[in-house]
Amino acid sequence: MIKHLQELLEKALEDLKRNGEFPKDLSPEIIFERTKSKEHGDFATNLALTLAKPLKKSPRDIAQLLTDNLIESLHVSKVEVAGPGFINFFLTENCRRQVIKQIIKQGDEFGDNAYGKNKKITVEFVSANPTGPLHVGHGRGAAYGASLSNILEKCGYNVQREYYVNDNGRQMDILATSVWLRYVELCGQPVVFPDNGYQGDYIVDIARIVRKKYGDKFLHTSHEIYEGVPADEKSGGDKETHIDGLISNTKSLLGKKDYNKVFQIALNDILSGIKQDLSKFNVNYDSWFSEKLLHSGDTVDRALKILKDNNYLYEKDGAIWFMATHFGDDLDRVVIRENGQKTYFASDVAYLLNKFERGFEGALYLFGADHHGYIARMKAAAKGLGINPDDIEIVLTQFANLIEHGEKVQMGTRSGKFVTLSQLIDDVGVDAARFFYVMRSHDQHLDFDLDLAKSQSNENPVFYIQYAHARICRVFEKLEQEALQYNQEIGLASLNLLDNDSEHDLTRLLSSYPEILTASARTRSPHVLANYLRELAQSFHSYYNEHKIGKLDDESLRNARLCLAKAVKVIIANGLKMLGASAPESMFSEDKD
RNA sequence: GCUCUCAUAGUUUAAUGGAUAGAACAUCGGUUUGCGGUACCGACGAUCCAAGUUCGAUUCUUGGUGAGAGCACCA
Repeated sequence: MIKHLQELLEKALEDLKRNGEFPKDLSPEIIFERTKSKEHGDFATNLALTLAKPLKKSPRDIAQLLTDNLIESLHVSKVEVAGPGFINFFLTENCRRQVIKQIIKQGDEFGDNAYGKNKKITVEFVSANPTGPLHVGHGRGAAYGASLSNILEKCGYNVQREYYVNDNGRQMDILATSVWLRYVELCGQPVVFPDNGYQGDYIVDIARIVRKKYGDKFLHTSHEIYEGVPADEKSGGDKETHIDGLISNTKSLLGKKDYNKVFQIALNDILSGIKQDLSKFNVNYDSWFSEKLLHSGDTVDRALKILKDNNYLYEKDGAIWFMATHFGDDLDRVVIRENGQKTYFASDVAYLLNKFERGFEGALYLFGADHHGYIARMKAAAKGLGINPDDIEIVLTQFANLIEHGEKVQMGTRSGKFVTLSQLIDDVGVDAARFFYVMRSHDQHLDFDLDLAKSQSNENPVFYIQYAHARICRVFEKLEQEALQYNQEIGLASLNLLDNDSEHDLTRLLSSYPEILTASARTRSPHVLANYLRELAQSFHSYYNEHKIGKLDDESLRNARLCLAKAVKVIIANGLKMLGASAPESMFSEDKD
């Protein structure tokens, strides 16, 4: 439709150029936007405002000239100049109502568009270290990433959802060592648990699994365990060197083979827990990418070689550095440490290379706000590798606070008091959790109100939207009791009867759905969709209250209204699905406690 | 100290550089016995401060103020 309007204006411009009103070399970009208020018609363009300066004429005069030279269109009922010089286009009612037919015909395919041009992209999100269960802090990234991926897919991107499993670094050694120490404890040998070890109870659970499988096979004396280990923080030493000493002893005491057994049990247990939690949260991945693969293959070496061949590496203090400052980063970054170990950043560079080697045309990274330092670093890495930095995009999500009884829920891994994602889902349900996490802009701090999420009232936006859906289902159900029928043919043929304000409003909202999707995709903002659904639900509730829909004797009007309701239902269901929430047929559920 | 993100009604917040800054909650006042009142309608009420760019700024630039975060041969 926008295209059609552009053509109309294009023609008017040509005519004005031909009769000398406008200079011949004028070829402005014609931008149409959907109007915010219906008094301004359906679409508006600011063309006259942008032409004011080059033409040295008042915007209103230009707008008037343009409208006077417009040719008639079947779809346009009225064109007017308004405000400072906007040209507002009013579509014919007939044209507006076509969307209802379209929605009913296309169902969940309505809104599909080619905005993304089938670009093959990888969306990486959550990627929490497999050293413990996911907590509510990861929830926002998970909900955001999953919803955004769905929207991008809808908008014509070829999306792969990926989770990067950091199964290679020192943190994993700390995990394995923590598990082993708990295991030693379980065998009856007392240990002083390190300050920097993983404190959670889940570590003991994993140790139990190890013991069940291997008995006391891995047991060693405390003399052996602590031999040559520097003092821990609580004994006045340094917790880092202390745990490094413990790791090193653990490795040599168990030997590579047995150490790996403990390591694998810990990794598998935690990773499968993470997978379970995410799947329970309706968050599904196409790929779980292991960091180890980068090392066991030659990707890390090749990535470093590329940097080296491009002369972006140098040696200092026995370490190998990447000249990140050359590409705008604050600091140069170490890729190989003095002790010969490759840094985590080296893996990141390799992973980036790997993504593009796998044929992705774009890499989208979704990070928490605490990772903002990564942006410059990753862009620098891309430049160093010869990858266009514009092909990688890093989006940050701000933190979420949990609010309970009006108070912020205090959390911290140290205090040991943190709410897991799984607990949250059990507490408020998947639908509310998914929706609440994305209903605010991702670059805005989010207050997650637990009480509101649990409440079953109109104050709860998820509930409110779902209720609109259930209400429509109920209307259709109720028809049978009234011995009335829904006849879609008659309804679609009678759409011209939808002529009151509420019906116009609803129709208008429905037709903006595809643009909501592309706007959502373009700005990486699922909350735009969330807000839209609320608005649509509100508009429907209002309509429902004012007008009868199903219980009508007039067959034509009844079916026309039912078609409208059905279209609303389709959109709500589609939208909720994309945000990872369900669209229930009824709000009364027997199995609810 | 340096860097990044954010700042809008009492509260939580929305707004591709555009028209009268849009909602929800709270507060106050209403709803013809109804296809589910788990709903609807109305009122009150806001762009942190100061310059600049622009025909036009909540939006862009600069400087303040305030909040959060990041600044390792850690992951």
